[in-house]
Amino acid sequence: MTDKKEKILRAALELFAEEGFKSTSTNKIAKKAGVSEGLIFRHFGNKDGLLQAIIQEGEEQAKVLFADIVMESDPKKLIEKYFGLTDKLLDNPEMANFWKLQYKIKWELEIYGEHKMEPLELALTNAFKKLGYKKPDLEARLLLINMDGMATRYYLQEGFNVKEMVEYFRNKYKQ
Amino acid sequence: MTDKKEKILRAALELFAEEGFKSTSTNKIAKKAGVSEGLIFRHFGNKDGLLQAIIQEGEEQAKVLFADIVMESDPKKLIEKYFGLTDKLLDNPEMANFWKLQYKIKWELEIYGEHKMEPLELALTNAFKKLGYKKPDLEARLLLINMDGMATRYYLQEGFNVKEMVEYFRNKYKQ
Amino acid sequence: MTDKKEKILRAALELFAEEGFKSTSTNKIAKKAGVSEGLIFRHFGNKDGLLQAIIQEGEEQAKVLFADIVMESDPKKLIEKYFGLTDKLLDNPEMANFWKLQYKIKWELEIYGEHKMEPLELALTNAFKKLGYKKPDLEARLLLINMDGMATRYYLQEGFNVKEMVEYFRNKYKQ
Amino acid sequence: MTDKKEKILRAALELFAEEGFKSTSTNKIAKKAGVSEGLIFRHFGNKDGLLQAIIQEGEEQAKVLFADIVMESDPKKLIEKYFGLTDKLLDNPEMANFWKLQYKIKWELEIYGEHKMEPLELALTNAFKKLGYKKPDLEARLLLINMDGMATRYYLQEGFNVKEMVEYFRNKYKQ
DNA sequence: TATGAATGAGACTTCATTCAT
DNA sequence: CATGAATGAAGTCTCATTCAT
Repeated sequence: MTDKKEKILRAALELFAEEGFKSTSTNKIAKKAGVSEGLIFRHFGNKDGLLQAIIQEGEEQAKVLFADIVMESDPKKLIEKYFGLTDKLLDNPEMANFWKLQYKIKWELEIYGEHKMEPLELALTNAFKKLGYKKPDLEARLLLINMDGMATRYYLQEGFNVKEMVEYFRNKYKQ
Repeated sequence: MTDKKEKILRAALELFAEEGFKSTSTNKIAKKAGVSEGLIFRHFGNKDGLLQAIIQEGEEQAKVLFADIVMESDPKKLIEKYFGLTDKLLDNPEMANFWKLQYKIKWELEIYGEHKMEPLELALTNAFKKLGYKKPDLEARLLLINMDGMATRYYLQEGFNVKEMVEYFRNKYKQ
Repeated sequence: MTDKKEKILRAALELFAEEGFKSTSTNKIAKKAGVSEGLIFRHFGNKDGLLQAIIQEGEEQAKVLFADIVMESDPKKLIEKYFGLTDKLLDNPEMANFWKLQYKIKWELEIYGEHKMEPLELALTNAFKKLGYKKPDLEARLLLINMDGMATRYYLQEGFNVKEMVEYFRNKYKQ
Repeated sequence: MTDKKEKILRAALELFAEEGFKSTSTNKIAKKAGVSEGLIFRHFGNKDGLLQAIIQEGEEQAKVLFADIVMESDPKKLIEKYFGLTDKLLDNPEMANFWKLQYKIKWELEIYGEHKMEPLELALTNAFKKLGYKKPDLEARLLLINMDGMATRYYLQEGFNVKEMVEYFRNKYKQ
């Protein structure tokens, strides 16, 4: 990957996450990346191609991130690790941007992309089963749904205290 | 309110909720409403004005809806009523559209609009306090966050079974 | 002439003189006049008709103004009266507006309307002839041309001291 | 400057001078220039930017034109050169258009732009001082005011004989 | 006489995309 | 690989004018 291609990807990620896909013009991206507008099309074909490239890159990072959780065999520890995700996401700004983008395009383009979360959901289901929950699948899904809610607040509600909220929620699973 | 003004509002609500604010052209709205494009601007000044008008209308409906919950003095019943919201929202398609729009523009325009939910949050906090929760404010917020998560799934994940999920979550507060 | 028709004329004169003919919308005129937009068209047919009506009204006032000068038989006094015009124009704001409009539309619509000034030019020519000027017609025209120049400055150059300038010019014809 | 950018400037100058700024649509300019409408905005940002570009170009030409007059140290010759301006302006059609535009926008947008004439006014003032005029500043201004008047006639009154008029006026300063 | 809702043509502008260099 | 001039379709918005009431 050339230097300029990288710069385009980074600029586009930031702008899409900040202002949305439709609202970000290729011109703006080019300017932010310090690159000619035509180059975007040379590298990615069209604006959609650029978006796809960003998503793909992010997914690979996500896989790595999830792998550690999914591989955990101890149910208590697995759930702990799941809650640990939040910290990891918040500490890495590039990651934070990527997840914001995920949600933005979820709503803008109406693609939920559940397959990405499937392994995580299965792992959690299994953990809850081991812990004797009656409806482990629903419990697992509840956790993920909650994460969507937290994300909504974190990204959109100014002054929202995520850490406190996550802590409170996490404690419910600690006994 | 004239007949055509109403038609514009309805058409715009549907289109904004379906395709987003930016992606919906005034031309499309006019065609769907069976009206000249200029009329939109005569009545609402500009596209933003149209959005504001839709939001305002919806908020008035929301107030009525929330009033019944907020006024409830019995904590158990209040929480029950809160969960009952879901059914009400899902049964009225106009309402469902309005809430979808709320979330869409939350993400598209990055306005959270927390003030709308404040009375509900306070009422829930008070209910949990009466029931002896140690951190009633966090518990209340958790419920609302959950609603954001449910909404995300309901509107975006095809085939998501809301009723089952809500039922499962609601049961946690029934004992 | 009805009250509302008058109001339209006055509002339009002011706006046309301030912002130009094309740049003034009938909507703005209606608002300033406190009248429905449709009424403008009922009374004047179309926007051009409104302009014509304003011009006609002003011309009648101009005729009265010029008559006193043109009828003067003493050449020195006639020239004095000509320079006295300036004071009269400056003291009456409605008149000032009308003349500003005259110049504005001269440039906007490229109609000079020389016929309006013809009697004045002839009278001045005759006066200069009596005074023994070799080219009285050119001298007369020079005076009028100068008036155009003064008007340009008076209406467009902020802080321009007309009275001083007119005084200086007038003195050239006093010996 | 690309070929097409030039063509836009030339077409716009002609149209603005002929029909005024507001009355000339960008569509018309594009067609006259044989160019897509969008290109205007790529090069000049917006319609105002286009106007500014035209004005700036013209001012640079004006500076050159004025320099020769302003640098003259002999007062008689300086005044002669000032009157010689007229011929120069009339002979170059591009220049004539530019000055017409100047007057048009003076009236349409109400910007006098006196700074442009200041050096000329100062030079004339100085010349008249040398020649022993009692109020050289007013005399200088009178000359410029006259020029505004001449321009008004030249551009707007069909059949107006400028050369004759200028000749007559100029002779007043020859003895 | 008077209103104001409604229209349709056309204004300015944005933008993804193409292409010669 | 890289640029940036150029395009054309589509977008938001303005405005003179019409018409039912």
